[in-house]
Amino acid sequence: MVARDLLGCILVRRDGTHVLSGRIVEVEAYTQNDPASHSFRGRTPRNDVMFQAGGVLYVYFTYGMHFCANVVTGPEGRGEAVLLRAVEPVEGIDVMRTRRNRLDTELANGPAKLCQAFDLGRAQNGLSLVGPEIQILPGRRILSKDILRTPRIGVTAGQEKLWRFVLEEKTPRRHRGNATENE
DNA sequence: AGGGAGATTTTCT
DNA sequence: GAAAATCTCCCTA
Repeated sequence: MVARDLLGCILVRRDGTHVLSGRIVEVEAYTQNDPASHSFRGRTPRNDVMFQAGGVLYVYFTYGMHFCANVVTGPEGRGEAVLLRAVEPVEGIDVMRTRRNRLDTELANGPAKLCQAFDLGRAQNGLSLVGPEIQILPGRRILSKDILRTPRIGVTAGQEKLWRFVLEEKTPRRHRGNATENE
């Protein structure tokens, strides 16, 4: 599964003025035969990008006020993607502070927060992840024992699938959701 | 520190 | 017309 491989990778965002980056620490997988997925009921104008060949960014608008970003992972026509739920800010933290106006632990620890910090919106839907604006680079090697699997957040269907992956290293970082906190 | 409710609009039934 | 891959504020302990 591609979702696990994205954990620990570095999300890089260039907007002409700044370079932002963050280490991916939480993701969720969505496939076409999955009732919780936008692609479950077929291709529509909204989820069209999700059905494109992998390597592009699928950004959708939800709850009337938020954006969420996915990495499209399937071949053309299959409707597979991995939702980027949280990153640990690495570069451009000052810019993220300005955009988020929150504590440092709250800069990008949720899918919509991440989009606000990295300025991902409609304009970035369908962008190539190999292009200059957005890239995903390999990060430091991670251990599979540090990966926690849980049900996905905010979905009503498909709760039995443990398709949320959280990178839980000894680094004391706060995350949303029901991850086990040993502290 | 943790839980509950409101915000707000696109999308599909 | 209802639900939505969520966040923030405000309340209580």
